[in-house]
Amino acid sequence: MAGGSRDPGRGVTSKVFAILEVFEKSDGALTMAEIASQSGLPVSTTHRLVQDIVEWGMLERTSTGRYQVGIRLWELAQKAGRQLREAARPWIQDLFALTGETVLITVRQERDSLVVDRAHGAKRAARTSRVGSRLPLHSTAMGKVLLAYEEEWVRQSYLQGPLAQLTPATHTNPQRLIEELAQICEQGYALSIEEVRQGACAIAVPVFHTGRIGASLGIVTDAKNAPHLKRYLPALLGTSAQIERATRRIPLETLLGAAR
Amino acid sequence: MAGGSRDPGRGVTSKVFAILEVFEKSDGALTMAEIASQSGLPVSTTHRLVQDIVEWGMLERTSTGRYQVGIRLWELAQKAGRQLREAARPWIQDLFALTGETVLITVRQERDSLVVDRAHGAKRAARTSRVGSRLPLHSTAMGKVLLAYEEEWVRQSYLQGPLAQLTPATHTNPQRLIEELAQICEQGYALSIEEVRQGACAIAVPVFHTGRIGASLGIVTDAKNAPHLKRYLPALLGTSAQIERATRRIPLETLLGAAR
DNA sequence: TATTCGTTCTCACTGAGTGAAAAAGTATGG
DNA sequence: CCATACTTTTTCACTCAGTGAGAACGAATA
Repeated sequence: MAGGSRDPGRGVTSKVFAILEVFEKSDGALTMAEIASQSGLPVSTTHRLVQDIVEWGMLERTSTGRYQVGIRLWELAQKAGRQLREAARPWIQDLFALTGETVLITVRQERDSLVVDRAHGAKRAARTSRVGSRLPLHSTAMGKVLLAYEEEWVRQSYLQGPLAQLTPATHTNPQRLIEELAQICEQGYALSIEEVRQGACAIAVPVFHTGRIGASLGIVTDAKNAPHLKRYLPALLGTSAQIERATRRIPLETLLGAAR
Repeated sequence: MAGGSRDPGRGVTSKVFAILEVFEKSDGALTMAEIASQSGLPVSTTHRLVQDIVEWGMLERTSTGRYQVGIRLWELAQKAGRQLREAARPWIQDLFALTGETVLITVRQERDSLVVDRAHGAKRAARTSRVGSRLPLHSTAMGKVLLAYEEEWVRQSYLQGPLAQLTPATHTNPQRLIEELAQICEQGYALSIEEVRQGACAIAVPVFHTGRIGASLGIVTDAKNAPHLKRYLPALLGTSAQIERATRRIPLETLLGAAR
């Protein structure tokens, strides 16, 4: 018995990251058994690897014996995308102070809009997407902006893929989306009315970098404010211009930490 | 030739994290050769492992062929310490808006004060420690607060260790530090005048959680404002109280993601 | 006390991982 | 243009680090 029949083609590295990936998907702390089943690895292997990872501080053990993402990983990860976050932060804070509404800045990551930073008040917090979370490009105002100004082939291949229907209002018709994206480029902003979550709406504008779309800046608010969304446009455009100015001298490469 | 003489006692996991650790220490993107020499691993091994890591998106390759921390790692890491950051953010923003000075919130991590979040204006930014950076406890106002309210044995063992002299003004005499920490507990705040960096000073107060010291909130400003630092005290104490209230219902465990 | 479920430890086997060295690629300079 | 120096990538024969079924241990629940 024992030995031999290892899962072929999966290196140790692969297994370590498979374990970390489990935490990406689930919130909160996990037990050993959960990590094992979620990652598809044998318990004993999981056990050994988790031990190693904990030793490096990338995972941590809670007093209840569960495991969660370690602060060391967070520390290390601050290096990624630092420049954009640091440059944009003061401006999105100003924008929040000015409007009192939740402000988000996102970038395109594959087929998603990834929230890079957020400014919000003490009350309104929870309803909007968290920093680090993703949503499909076609569903959010920010995502639609990112897609609208992206190069033709990116837009094409995105619309080829599956277009999830998050709410009854999500636009999922490729033909209609093409038209909408064209219109967004014309008018310079995108709207999303209850297309992500019932009761929420948003307006977003592009943030350019070296002539290409770099990020998207948006305001998310209660759906009842939908008719008045456009009044945020001047503030959004002004803030976007400031962020563009602040990031102008930073090479695109190091802005996000992705070659894109 | 070949094979055989592998570095004994170092597992694959260890090597993978040794590579990631290299990025923890150095800023900016690194070449293959740099990663190899910095991590102390053979080039070929480094090459193979880096390939694997990139495949998982934890590292990314720039167009210049260098490597840097990947956005995927950042995404994953957002899970750690989320609760404290999200609860504290609006309040430190308010505090910044009120004072116009750079606001920092830090927690104790081993022998360091780790910056968990920061609020600052567009201009004043660069001079203060970045989010994710560490400084020895005895040097910063926030660190001294974290140490002052910590349990006796932590304080003792910290003072046993080496006390780095960051500037001529850094307090490094253990006896004097014991007195200073006692005084900090009495008066409820700590000061640091050019003890971290020439030209900078700070004032910090504790943030408690379930009766223990949980974090420290501070304001960093130009050294010329040192005589007037105490005027920030009411605002700091008020903000600290708000953060305490906002985090009261969150178990200490999940607040930071560390069992501590 | 028995049962169940999760965690930790054991151990014999072997192919995944190893790293020196060669090959391919890239920058430098004469 | 070729020579020189350096970095990245590939190769490959060897072998020990990693493996995972299973046993042992521990902690709840019935």
